Amino acid sequence: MSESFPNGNSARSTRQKRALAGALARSSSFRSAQDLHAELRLRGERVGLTTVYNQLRALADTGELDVLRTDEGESLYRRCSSGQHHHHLVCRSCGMAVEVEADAVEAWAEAVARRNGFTAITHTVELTGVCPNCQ
Amino acid sequence: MSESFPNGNSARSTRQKRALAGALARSSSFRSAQDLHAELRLRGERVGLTTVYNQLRALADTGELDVLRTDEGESLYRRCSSGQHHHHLVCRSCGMAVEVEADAVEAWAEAVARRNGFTAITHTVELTGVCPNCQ
DNA sequence: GATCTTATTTGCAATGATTACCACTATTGA
DNA sequence: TCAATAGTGGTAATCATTGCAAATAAGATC
Ligand SMILES: [Mn+2]
Ligand SMILES: [Mn+2]
Ligand SMILES: [Zn+2]
Ligand SMILES: [Zn+2]
Repeated sequence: MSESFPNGNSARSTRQKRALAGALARSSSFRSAQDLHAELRLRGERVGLTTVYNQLRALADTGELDVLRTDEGESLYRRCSSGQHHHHLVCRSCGMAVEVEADAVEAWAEAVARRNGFTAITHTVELTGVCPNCQ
Repeated sequence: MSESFPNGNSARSTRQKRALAGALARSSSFRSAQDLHAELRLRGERVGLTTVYNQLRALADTGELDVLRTDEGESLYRRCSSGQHHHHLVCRSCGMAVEVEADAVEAWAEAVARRNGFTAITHTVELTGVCPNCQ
Protein backbone atom coordinates (compact mmCIF):
# COMPACT_ATOMS: atom_id res chain seq x y z
CA MET A 1 0.00 0.00 0.00
CA SER A 2 1.51 3.23 -1.16
CA GLU A 3 -1.12 5.93 -1.07
CA SER A 4 0.76 8.94 -2.25
CA PHE A 5 -0.91 11.64 -0.21
CA PRO A 6 -3.70 10.33 2.01
CA ASN A 7 -4.42 13.67 3.57
CA GLY A 8 -4.39 15.62 0.37
CA ASN A 9 -1.01 17.16 0.99
CA SER A 10 1.44 17.98 -1.75
CA ALA A 11 3.12 20.98 -3.36
CA ARG A 12 4.96 21.10 -6.61
CA SER A 13 7.77 23.45 -7.36
CA THR A 14 6.95 25.44 -10.46
CA ARG A 15 8.62 28.20 -12.39
CA GLN A 16 5.63 30.46 -11.68
CA LYS A 17 5.67 29.90 -7.94
CA ARG A 18 9.38 30.63 -7.78
CA ALA A 19 9.02 33.79 -9.80
CA LEU A 20 6.25 35.10 -7.56
CA ALA A 21 8.13 34.13 -4.41
CA GLY A 22 11.12 36.07 -5.73
CA ALA A 23 9.08 39.18 -6.38
CA LEU A 24 7.63 39.02 -2.89
CA ALA A 25 10.99 38.36 -1.30
CA ARG A 26 12.68 41.41 -2.77
CA SER A 27 9.89 43.77 -1.79
CA SER A 28 9.16 45.24 1.62
CA SER A 29 5.97 46.88 0.42
CA PHE A 30 2.40 45.71 0.32
CA ARG A 31 1.69 44.90 -3.31
CA SER A 32 -1.45 44.14 -5.24
CA ALA A 33 -1.92 41.11 -7.47
CA GLN A 34 -2.04 43.34 -10.53
CA ASP A 35 1.09 45.11 -9.41
CA LEU A 36 3.05 41.92 -8.85
CA HIS A 37 1.84 40.50 -12.14
CA ALA A 38 3.02 43.62 -13.95
CA GLU A 39 6.46 43.32 -12.39
CA LEU A 40 6.79 39.71 -13.42
CA ARG A 41 5.90 40.60 -16.98
CA LEU A 42 8.51 43.35 -17.02
CA ARG A 43 11.09 40.87 -15.84
CA GLY A 44 10.20 38.65 -18.75
CA GLU A 45 8.64 36.01 -16.51
CA ARG A 46 5.63 34.52 -18.19
CA VAL A 47 2.97 34.05 -15.49
CA GLY A 48 -0.78 34.24 -15.88
CA LEU A 49 -2.72 36.81 -13.89
CA THR A 50 -5.05 34.09 -12.68
CA THR A 51 -2.06 32.18 -11.37
CA VAL A 52 -0.86 35.20 -9.44
CA TYR A 53 -4.28 35.54 -7.85
CA ASN A 54 -4.45 31.84 -7.06
CA GLN A 55 -1.04 31.72 -5.47
CA LEU A 56 -1.47 34.88 -3.44
CA ARG A 57 -4.72 33.58 -2.04
CA ALA A 58 -3.14 30.21 -1.24
CA LEU A 59 -0.13 31.78 0.44
CA ALA A 60 -2.36 34.10 2.45
CA ASP A 61 -4.51 31.18 3.56
CA THR A 62 -1.53 29.33 4.97
CA GLY A 63 -0.37 32.46 6.73
CA GLU A 64 2.78 32.84 4.63
CA LEU A 65 1.59 36.23 3.46
CA ASP A 66 -0.06 39.10 5.26
CA VAL A 67 -3.00 40.78 3.59
CA LEU A 68 -4.62 44.15 3.96
CA ARG A 69 -7.27 45.90 1.95
CA THR A 70 -7.11 49.44 0.67
CA ASP A 71 -9.99 51.83 1.05
CA GLU A 72 -10.79 51.07 -2.57
CA GLY A 73 -11.18 47.40 -1.72
CA GLU A 74 -8.00 46.17 -3.35
CA SER A 75 -6.07 43.40 -1.58
CA LEU A 76 -2.39 43.98 -0.90
CA TYR A 77 0.08 41.26 0.00
CA ARG A 78 3.41 41.17 1.77
CA ARG A 79 5.78 38.54 3.12
CA CYS A 80 6.34 39.47 6.72
CA SER A 81 9.48 38.53 8.60
CA SER A 82 7.70 37.86 11.83
CA GLY A 83 5.50 34.81 12.05
CA GLN A 84 4.11 36.25 15.25
CA HIS A 85 0.90 38.22 15.48
CA HIS A 86 1.60 41.83 14.66
CA HIS A 87 0.26 44.92 12.95
CA HIS A 88 1.54 47.40 10.38
CA LEU A 89 2.49 51.00 9.92
CA VAL A 90 2.06 51.45 6.18
CA CYS A 91 3.06 54.28 3.88
CA ARG A 92 0.04 55.26 1.84
CA SER A 93 2.32 56.54 -0.90
CA CYS A 94 4.78 53.71 -1.59
CA GLY A 95 3.28 50.87 0.42
CA MET A 96 6.41 50.42 2.52
CA ALA A 97 5.51 48.79 5.82
CA VAL A 98 6.93 48.51 9.29
CA GLU A 99 5.85 45.65 11.50
CA VAL A 100 4.78 46.74 14.95
CA GLU A 101 3.73 44.88 18.04
CA ALA A 102 1.08 46.19 20.38
CA ASP A 103 0.65 44.17 23.50
CA ALA A 104 -1.20 47.04 25.14
CA VAL A 105 -3.70 47.16 22.28
CA GLU A 106 -4.17 43.41 22.38
CA ALA A 107 -5.05 43.59 26.04
CA TRP A 108 -7.36 46.55 25.53
CA ALA A 109 -9.24 44.82 22.71
CA GLU A 110 -9.70 41.71 24.78
CA ALA A 111 -10.94 43.67 27.76
CA VAL A 112 -13.41 45.82 25.83
CA ALA A 113 -14.90 42.85 24.05
CA ARG A 114 -15.27 40.81 27.20
CA ARG A 115 -16.78 43.71 29.09
CA ASN A 116 -19.54 43.86 26.47
CA GLY A 117 -20.18 40.14 26.48
CA PHE A 118 -18.79 39.52 23.00
CA THR A 119 -17.07 36.25 22.12
CA ALA A 120 -14.97 34.94 19.24
CA ILE A 121 -13.20 38.24 19.10
CA THR A 122 -10.88 39.39 16.35
CA HIS A 123 -9.41 42.80 15.79
CA THR A 124 -8.08 44.96 13.02
CA VAL A 125 -5.45 47.55 13.78
CA GLU A 126 -3.65 49.31 10.95
CA LEU A 127 -1.69 52.54 10.97
CA THR A 128 -1.31 54.55 7.78
CA GLY A 129 0.83 57.56 7.07
CA VAL A 130 3.58 58.93 4.86
CA CYS A 131 7.02 57.43 5.36
CA PRO A 132 10.19 59.53 5.70
CA ASN A 133 11.23 58.84 2.10
CA CYS A 134 7.93 59.95 0.65
CA GLN A 135 7.60 63.31 2.39
CA MET B 1 -26.39 90.77 -4.97
CA SER B 2 -28.28 87.59 -4.32
CA GLU B 3 -26.14 84.72 -5.51
CA SER B 4 -28.09 81.73 -4.41
CA PHE B 5 -25.28 79.40 -3.44
CA PRO B 6 -21.81 80.74 -4.31
CA ASN B 7 -20.01 77.84 -2.67
CA GLY B 8 -22.28 75.17 -4.03
CA ASN B 9 -24.17 74.60 -0.82
CA SER B 10 -27.75 73.49 -0.68
CA ALA B 11 -29.91 70.55 0.34
CA ARG B 12 -33.45 69.76 -0.61
CA SER B 13 -35.80 67.70 1.46
CA THR B 14 -37.09 64.74 -0.49
CA ARG B 15 -39.28 61.77 0.24
CA GLN B 16 -36.36 59.45 -0.53
CA LYS B 17 -33.94 61.15 1.82
CA ARG B 18 -36.46 61.06 4.62
CA ALA B 19 -37.17 57.39 4.07
CA LEU B 20 -33.50 56.48 4.16
CA ALA B 21 -32.87 58.67 7.19
CA GLY B 22 -35.70 56.88 8.93
CA ALA B 23 -34.31 53.44 8.19
CA LEU B 24 -30.91 54.49 9.48
CA ALA B 25 -32.37 56.10 12.57
CA ARG B 26 -34.25 53.03 13.71
CA SER B 27 -31.27 50.70 13.29
CA SER B 28 -28.27 50.28 15.57
CA SER B 29 -26.57 47.92 13.18
CA PHE B 30 -24.17 48.49 10.34
CA ARG B 31 -26.18 47.97 7.18
CA SER B 32 -25.29 47.61 3.53
CA ALA B 33 -26.79 49.70 0.75
CA GLN B 34 -28.52 46.63 -0.65
CA ASP B 35 -29.84 45.75 2.78
CA LEU B 36 -31.24 49.21 3.40
CA HIS B 37 -32.75 49.34 -0.06
CA ALA B 38 -34.47 46.01 0.55
CA GLU B 39 -35.96 47.28 3.79
CA LEU B 40 -37.30 50.40 2.13
CA ARG B 41 -38.96 48.29 -0.55
CA LEU B 42 -40.57 46.09 2.08
CA ARG B 43 -41.94 49.16 3.78
CA GLY B 44 -43.48 50.19 0.52
CA GLU B 45 -41.17 53.15 0.11
CA ARG B 46 -40.27 53.58 -3.53
CA VAL B 47 -36.59 54.50 -3.64
CA GLY B 48 -34.08 53.64 -6.34
CA LEU B 49 -31.03 51.58 -5.46
CA THR B 50 -28.84 54.21 -7.11
CA THR B 51 -30.35 56.84 -4.87
CA VAL B 52 -29.59 54.78 -1.79
CA TYR B 53 -25.97 54.46 -2.90
CA ASN B 54 -25.73 58.16 -3.70
CA GLN B 55 -27.16 59.25 -0.39
CA LEU B 56 -25.12 56.86 1.71
CA ARG B 57 -21.96 58.06 0.04
CA ALA B 58 -22.94 61.70 0.52
CA LEU B 59 -23.83 61.19 4.17
CA ALA B 60 -20.59 59.33 4.80
CA ASP B 61 -18.59 62.10 3.14
CA THR B 62 -20.04 64.72 5.46
CA GLY B 63 -19.36 62.50 8.44
CA GLU B 64 -23.01 61.95 9.25
CA LEU B 65 -22.54 58.23 8.80
CA ASP B 66 -19.79 55.86 9.82
CA VAL B 67 -18.58 53.34 7.30
CA LEU B 68 -16.75 50.08 7.56
CA ARG B 69 -15.99 47.40 5.02
CA THR B 70 -16.55 43.70 5.43
CA ASP B 71 -13.91 41.16 4.52
CA GLU B 72 -15.86 40.61 1.33
CA GLY B 73 -15.45 44.26 0.43
CA GLU B 74 -18.99 45.37 1.09
CA SER B 75 -19.52 48.81 2.66
CA LEU B 76 -21.69 49.00 5.76
CA TYR B 77 -23.20 52.20 7.12
CA ARG B 78 -24.47 53.31 10.49
CA ARG B 79 -25.58 56.54 12.09
CA CYS B 80 -23.49 56.90 15.21
CA SER B 81 -24.67 58.81 18.22
CA SER B 82 -21.30 60.23 19.02
CA GLY B 83 -19.89 62.87 16.74
CA GLN B 84 -16.59 62.33 18.45
CA HIS B 85 -13.83 60.11 17.13
CA HIS B 86 -14.46 56.55 18.21
CA HIS B 87 -14.24 52.93 17.15
CA HIS B 88 -16.58 49.95 17.06
CA LEU B 89 -17.16 46.57 18.54
CA VAL B 90 -19.27 44.90 15.88
CA CYS B 91 -21.22 41.64 15.89
CA ARG B 92 -20.24 39.69 12.81
CA SER B 93 -23.57 37.93 12.90
CA CYS B 94 -26.18 40.68 13.18
CA GLY B 95 -24.09 43.81 12.62
CA MET B 96 -25.04 45.30 15.97
CA ALA B 97 -22.37 47.74 17.08
CA VAL B 98 -21.14 49.30 20.26
CA GLU B 99 -19.21 52.54 20.13
CA VAL B 100 -15.99 52.47 22.10
CA GLU B 101 -13.40 55.06 22.89
CA ALA B 102 -9.76 54.22 23.21
CA ASP B 103 -7.59 57.05 24.39
CA ALA B 104 -4.80 54.62 25.16
CA VAL B 105 -4.87 53.29 21.63
CA GLU B 106 -4.91 56.79 20.18
CA ALA B 107 -1.79 57.66 22.12
CA TRP B 108 -0.09 54.43 21.16
CA ALA B 109 -0.80 54.94 17.46
CA GLU B 110 0.53 58.45 17.57
CA ALA B 111 3.68 57.41 19.38
CA VAL B 112 4.47 54.48 17.10
CA ALA B 113 4.01 56.51 13.96
CA ARG B 114 6.12 59.40 15.22
CA ARG B 115 8.87 57.09 16.39
CA ASN B 116 9.14 55.78 12.82
CA GLY B 117 9.14 59.20 11.23
CA PHE B 118 5.71 58.85 9.61
CA THR B 119 3.45 61.86 9.14
CA ALA B 120 -0.18 62.42 8.16
CA ILE B 121 -1.16 59.48 10.31
CA THR B 122 -4.53 57.81 10.33
CA HIS B 123 -5.52 54.59 12.00
CA THR B 124 -8.06 51.85 11.69
CA VAL B 125 -9.19 49.97 14.79
CA GLU B 126 -12.16 47.66 14.62
CA LEU B 127 -13.20 44.90 16.97
CA THR B 128 -15.35 42.05 15.71
CA GLY B 129 -17.04 39.27 17.61
CA VAL B 130 -20.37 37.67 18.39
CA CYS B 131 -22.74 39.68 20.54
CA PRO B 132 -24.61 38.23 23.54
CA ASN B 133 -27.86 37.91 21.59
CA CYS B 134 -26.28 35.95 18.78
CA GLN B 135 -24.45 33.31 20.80
C1' DG C 1 13.61 7.00 -20.21
C1' DA C 2 8.69 6.00 -20.62
C1' DT C 3 4.31 6.41 -18.37
C1' DC C 4 0.83 7.84 -15.29
C1' DT C 5 -1.49 10.62 -11.80
C1' DT C 6 -3.06 14.91 -10.77
C1' DA C 7 -1.36 19.46 -9.04
C1' DT C 8 -0.94 23.76 -11.55
C1' DT C 9 -1.50 26.82 -14.93
C1' DT C 10 -4.26 29.99 -17.65
C1' DG C 11 -7.41 32.20 -21.00
C1' DC C 12 -11.95 33.54 -20.79
C1' DA C 13 -16.47 33.97 -19.02
C1' DA C 14 -19.04 35.12 -14.86
C1' DT C 15 -19.77 37.77 -10.43
C1' DG C 16 -21.13 41.45 -7.70
C1' DA C 17 -20.78 45.64 -5.50
C1' DT C 18 -20.30 50.19 -6.84
C1' DT C 19 -20.13 54.09 -10.11
C1' DA C 20 -20.93 56.77 -14.46
C1' DC C 21 -24.38 58.56 -17.48
C1' DC C 22 -27.98 61.42 -18.23
C1' DA C 23 -32.76 62.20 -19.28
C1' DC C 24 -36.45 63.12 -16.29
C1' DT C 25 -38.67 64.86 -11.93
C1' DA C 26 -39.66 67.70 -8.15
C1' DT C 27 -38.12 71.19 -4.57
C1' DT C 28 -37.58 75.83 -3.43
C1' DG C 29 -36.83 80.68 -3.89
C1' DA C 30 -38.61 84.55 -6.28
C1' DT D 1 -46.82 80.47 -11.38
C1' DC D 2 -42.18 79.64 -12.97
C1' DA D 3 -37.48 79.11 -13.70
C1' DA D 4 -33.12 77.16 -11.91
C1' DT D 5 -31.12 73.14 -10.62
C1' DA D 6 -30.73 69.53 -6.78
C1' DG D 7 -32.12 65.06 -6.75
C1' DT D 8 -33.80 60.70 -8.74
C1' DG D 9 -33.21 56.27 -10.80
C1' DG D 10 -33.02 52.99 -14.89
C1' DT D 11 -29.33 51.18 -17.38
C1' DA D 12 -24.73 50.57 -18.96
C1' DA D 13 -19.98 50.40 -17.59
C1' DT D 14 -16.17 49.50 -14.18
C1' DC D 15 -13.04 46.56 -12.02
C1' DA D 16 -10.98 43.48 -8.85
C1' DT D 17 -11.64 38.90 -8.13
C1' DT D 18 -13.38 34.18 -8.87
C1' DG D 19 -15.34 30.02 -11.49
C1' DC D 20 -14.46 26.91 -15.04
C1' DA D 21 -12.57 23.52 -17.93
C1' DA D 22 -9.15 22.28 -20.98
C1' DA D 23 -4.07 22.09 -21.50
C1' DT D 24 0.38 21.58 -19.22
C1' DA D 25 3.92 19.67 -16.55
C1' DA D 26 5.87 18.15 -11.71
C1' DG D 27 7.45 13.99 -9.82
C1' DA D 28 6.37 9.27 -8.31
C1' DT D 29 6.52 4.71 -10.21
C1' DC D 30 7.81 1.32 -13.36
MN1 LIG E 1 -3.24 42.62 17.45
MN1 LIG F 1 -8.98 56.05 17.24
ZN1 LIG G 1 6.58 55.81 1.36
ZN1 LIG H 1 -25.32 39.91 17.05
